[in-house]
Amino acid sequence: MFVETVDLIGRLLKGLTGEEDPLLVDGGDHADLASTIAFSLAKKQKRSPPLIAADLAEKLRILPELDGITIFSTGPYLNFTFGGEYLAQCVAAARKPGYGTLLKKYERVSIEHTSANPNGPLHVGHIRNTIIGDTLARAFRKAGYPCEVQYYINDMGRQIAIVVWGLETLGITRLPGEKGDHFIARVYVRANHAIRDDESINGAIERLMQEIERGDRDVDQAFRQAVNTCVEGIKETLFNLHVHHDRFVRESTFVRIGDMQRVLDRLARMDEAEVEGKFLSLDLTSSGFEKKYVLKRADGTSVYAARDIAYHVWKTANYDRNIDVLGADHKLIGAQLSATLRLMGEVPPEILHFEFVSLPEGAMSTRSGTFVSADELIEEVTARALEEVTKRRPELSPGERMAIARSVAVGAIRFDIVRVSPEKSTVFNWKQALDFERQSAPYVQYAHARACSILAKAGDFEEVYEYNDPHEIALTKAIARFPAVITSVVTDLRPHLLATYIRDVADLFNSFYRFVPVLKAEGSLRDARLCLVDATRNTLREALQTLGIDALESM
RNA sequence: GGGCAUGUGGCCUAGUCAGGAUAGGGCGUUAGCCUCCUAAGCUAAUGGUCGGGGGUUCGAAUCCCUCCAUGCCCGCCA
Repeated sequence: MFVETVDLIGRLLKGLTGEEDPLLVDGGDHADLASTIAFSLAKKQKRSPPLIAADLAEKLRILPELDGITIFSTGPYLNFTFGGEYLAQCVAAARKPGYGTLLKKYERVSIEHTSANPNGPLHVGHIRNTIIGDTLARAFRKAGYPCEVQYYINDMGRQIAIVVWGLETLGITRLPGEKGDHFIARVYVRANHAIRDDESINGAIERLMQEIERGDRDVDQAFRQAVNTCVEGIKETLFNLHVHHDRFVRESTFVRIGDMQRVLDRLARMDEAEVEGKFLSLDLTSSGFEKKYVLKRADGTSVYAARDIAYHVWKTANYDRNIDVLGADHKLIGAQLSATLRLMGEVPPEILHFEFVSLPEGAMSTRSGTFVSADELIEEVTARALEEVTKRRPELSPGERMAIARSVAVGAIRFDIVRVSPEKSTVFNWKQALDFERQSAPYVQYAHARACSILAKAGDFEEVYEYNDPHEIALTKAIARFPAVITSVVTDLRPHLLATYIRDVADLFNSFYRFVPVLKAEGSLRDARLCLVDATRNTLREALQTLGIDALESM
């Protein structure tokens, strides 16, 4: 209803003024919607903005299409306040299962996210990528797109060669109960120490890389095993964060099936190509890059970029919109990749970059072992949540308390990460991660549980949609914006808008809860309020699901 | 040195792309609210040169220039 109403007003205003843009803005405290069109018309008409606004208000008021909308001017501003019929339709729509789901679309979307190297567990920096990507994928599906989520496994890089070397020579054994990814990280850290102490080991690493590229059976087997051991642990962490990938794409695939060679052949024929023996690079100065873009080393082995181009060429052939979620450290290579694809006549991906997460003591690094793992974070937050549930709901069984604690913990982690806009670099903060008040998922989950509790006690009620109380009206208007928020998230690739939005709805519901009695109201007033509680419950539920957070009915 | 990004009360953050009406929240601090639908809640108080300076505009947190601070990148690593 919100989008439709804004569109209608925009169309009528354009028709009336002949302007291209109706200059609609948020009405703030003054109205539901406002237009600043009077300012831009002032010069052309040589009249003062307030006069023009008053004039337009009068002309719009008599249009039958705008019945039920209060139109008035305040100085130069043209204001619109939506009426009872609008509120009624919004609440009715918000109660339907699946509210917020947009019209089915046929553009195929791929989203690549996380894609952390399989040389250790996911840490709190990686999961910013994960949670942004997963929330985006959920939003795309909500917006009606067929969407496939991919994890690109760098399974033949130097890091993996280091892990393989470590596994074969350092004699480190996996501890009982140790997750594969944590075990691989220990090997990786130790191997790097060994290399630092004895640089001659690099020769062995290089040999491994040549052998894997040639497709040597034994080496391939060793790489595969090391990667699988790690990925198995990463998958467990992803599952615990409510994150799902539809496909794990191995970069070695593009070498094995010949795609990379075909792409390199194409690139070698381009004007920008520079070939020196087995060495191949691209001169991207025409695209504004100073350094050459290396694709093959002097020994003829390919670098990551070559495989990445092949991967993206494959994606362009199979999807209409390709989205990559990448850390800020990939900005340069992302831009080089895009420039190269453009030169090849391919469509570059849409890249959503997010800035770094660091620790108070400095940057995180898998190699040096200085990071807070996602598993550790989940464990700590779950323990803290369990403590809280036990305090609040001692009557529940340990199993029930644990189930709630898990849902609260995953929600708290996901929300804490997704609420910050991607372009801000952040410092990981335990106090904030363990805070379950106000601007947090538990706060929203709690509002949802409250709504459920009221409805459970209410029994049957009639459909009545009449609202006069300011708390009712404010809540209804917030609920009505949900579909518009989904649209913004997928068009601007800004998942944090969902977090901001859901917090607004929860805030308004909690105020409503405090000041407007529902079960104690009588007759049609009670029915109308119960309908609004149900609409809020459903909106919170749908929005929480889009954020990958459980909508608990009791907590 | 060059490139990209960020800078909003003691701390965290929305708003910046598509400029508009007194810059929204939260944490903290202070003072209230559970014989009343779950207090993971509600209300109020406190606290701001929107990094500094210049410019464009009827109007700038938002656009342009410049300076400062911070993060990231500038590998035949990924």
